[in-house]
Amino acid sequence: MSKTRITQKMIAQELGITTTTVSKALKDYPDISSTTKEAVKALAREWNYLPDYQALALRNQHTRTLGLVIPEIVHYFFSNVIKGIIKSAEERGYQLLITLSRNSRELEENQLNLLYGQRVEGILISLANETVDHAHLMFFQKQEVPVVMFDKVASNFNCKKVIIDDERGGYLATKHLIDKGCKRIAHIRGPLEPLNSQGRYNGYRKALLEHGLSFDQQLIRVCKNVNFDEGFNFGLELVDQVEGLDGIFAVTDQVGVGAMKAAQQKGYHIPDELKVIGFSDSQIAQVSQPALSTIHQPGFEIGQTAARILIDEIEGIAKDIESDLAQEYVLNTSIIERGSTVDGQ
Amino acid sequence: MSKTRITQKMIAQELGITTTTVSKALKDYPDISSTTKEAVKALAREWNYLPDYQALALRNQHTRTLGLVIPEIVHYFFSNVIKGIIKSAEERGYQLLITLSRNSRELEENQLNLLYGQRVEGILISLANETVDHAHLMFFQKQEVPVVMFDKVASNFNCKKVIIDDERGGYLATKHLIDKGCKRIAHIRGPLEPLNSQGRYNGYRKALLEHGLSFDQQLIRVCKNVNFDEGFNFGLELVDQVEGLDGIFAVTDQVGVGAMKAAQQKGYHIPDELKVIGFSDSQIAQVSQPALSTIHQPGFEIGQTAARILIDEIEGIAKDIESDLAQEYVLNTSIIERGSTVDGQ
DNA sequence: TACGATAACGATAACGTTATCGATTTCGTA
DNA sequence: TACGAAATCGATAACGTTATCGTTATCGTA
Repeated sequence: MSKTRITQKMIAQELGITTTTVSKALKDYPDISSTTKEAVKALAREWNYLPDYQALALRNQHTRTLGLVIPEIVHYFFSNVIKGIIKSAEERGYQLLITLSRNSRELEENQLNLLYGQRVEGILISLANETVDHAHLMFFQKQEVPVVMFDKVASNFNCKKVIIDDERGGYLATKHLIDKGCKRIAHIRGPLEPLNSQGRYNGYRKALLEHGLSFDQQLIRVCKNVNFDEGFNFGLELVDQVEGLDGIFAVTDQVGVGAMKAAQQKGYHIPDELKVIGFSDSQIAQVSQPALSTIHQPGFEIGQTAARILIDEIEGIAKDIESDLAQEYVLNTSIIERGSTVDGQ
Repeated sequence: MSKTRITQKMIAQELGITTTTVSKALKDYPDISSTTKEAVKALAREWNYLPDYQALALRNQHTRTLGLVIPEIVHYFFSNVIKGIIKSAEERGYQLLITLSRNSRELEENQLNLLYGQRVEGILISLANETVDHAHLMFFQKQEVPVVMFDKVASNFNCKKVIIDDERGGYLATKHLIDKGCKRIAHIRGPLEPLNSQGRYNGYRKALLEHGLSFDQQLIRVCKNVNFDEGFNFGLELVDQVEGLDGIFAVTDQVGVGAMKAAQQKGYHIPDELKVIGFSDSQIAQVSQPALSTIHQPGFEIGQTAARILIDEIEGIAKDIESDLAQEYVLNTSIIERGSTVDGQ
């Protein structure tokens, strides 16, 4: 029928009343007669009237929109995070604008500016690897737009953070290998900067120390891209260069499966001769042969929690807004034992 | 510093001029003196002025925002599609609102209405499995908001569509099995309604016919949820019930790996005794043991293309807008041969 | 000196919506 | 009959921005 958007004005003209009355009728104000209300509502239905949130945002000064900035989307973990965010957002009537930083500090800032222009009421962000300063985020806080960080967070920025206990995860993974009898355990770690890889690395060292195993720098490899190929190459290196190697803890499942495949290619039997454990519980860990033991990283819950506390803050529900103690929400990790470390699984 | 959003009005007040002049100065209108321009720009920079896109949208009647509706996000394919969409959108200066239908027709309609309220200028949609009628989408077309479908498309809805040639993909997969010597090939197909599974199924039948193999209903299984577990269960069924089974073509990689694992558990050697091929080229296919042969489905390109032609249509660049011939954009699939069908890979 | 041309800026309206207040009508009751 | 209360509706302004048109000031030229 109509080719243009239906507005309250059109309904008002058709019925010979004003937009004020239309607005009130649609919102069931008590000072509108039921006759008028029904006429307005009937016509609104017939013409498929839908409110213009853009205009409402301008008028009410809130958009009910959240902005999300993540490094990448093609990633099982981030997909799950997004799903969790959308769930919380939907429940509270918020929408989500998704942008990618591609791990570039510059692009990250651009995306944040765009989101600010869209008047998002809060920011959810997992930092780019490059990002070390946070002027672009400070700006949001000055404007009283709350920021919640998750996964890749900054220790020197004052906002709520949703993370997992990477150190505990790294500890659990390493301890599991030790419990299964490993004596010489390598760690293929992530880049030096991100807190995640630092945490996992620290957990690894802690577990070694606590169980009387000495730390050896030769057992450490540092990833740049953190992918399958790097895991494969470091796997080849390790089995070649390290005598008595009987365990590998990899910073992610991709890297872990890569390393495992390399060892298998070199004739190692997993888990008899070498045990491997990853981190994240991605799909890839379920279907490798043998399936990869790993640390479960609850992406969905992280997203859900992050969005929930962000909306709480937006709506002023947050109670501990001043309390530094409540700034970090640490979600539980757990170990998943599979064939790469346990026989007969 | 400031706790409230900086507007042109504030800059105008500070400088003792009007918002009109501020607006013109920022946009380099010729009728503003360079003195004024510089003063305005300097203050705008100092105060971190950023335009309010919400207000601009109201004023200019366009939001430069696209709406996306997909059934699920935790899916390697859709993640890639989104990445492609974001790339095209970014290049043309558009933003993206992402919503999930969770394969429910009702939720799909709700999300579309929300997007309409946000005044998106175009819709990208992969239909929910449930969706058979399209009244909710007709509405957008009546409002002259262009719709582009991808992946899960409807044959009886007149809009541009970006798809892969599922029938050709199914044909390629099946022919590959035949070429490798398979005589009795089962097909674990998707649900009956979606065009994708229909296409793959038809390709399967076509390949059988063309190569002198008879079609046998006993070799067909129909998935409901299209996941690993279903693949596993149907895999068990098939190796138990079908005599002489030597090939399985699965509608997705998840299902394919499931079936393969079931067969392996029953003692079958892959690919010697049984060859399995999947569809989509997901991550899971790369890391299964053996790696799964599959049909490459270019998610990134699909997203990129869909967003590009949608924006073309929005901006009136589309040339063949009347031509039914140009309504379907069919992207190429290709076969990826791996260890599940070829020895020594 | 006076005229028109040009330069520089401002007033207004409009996008769609709604809170606030003001205006009008209707009705019951004294 | 008249008064006030209640019921019903409308005018206005505002959110931030900018296109359109109008206004004023400045200058060169005849």
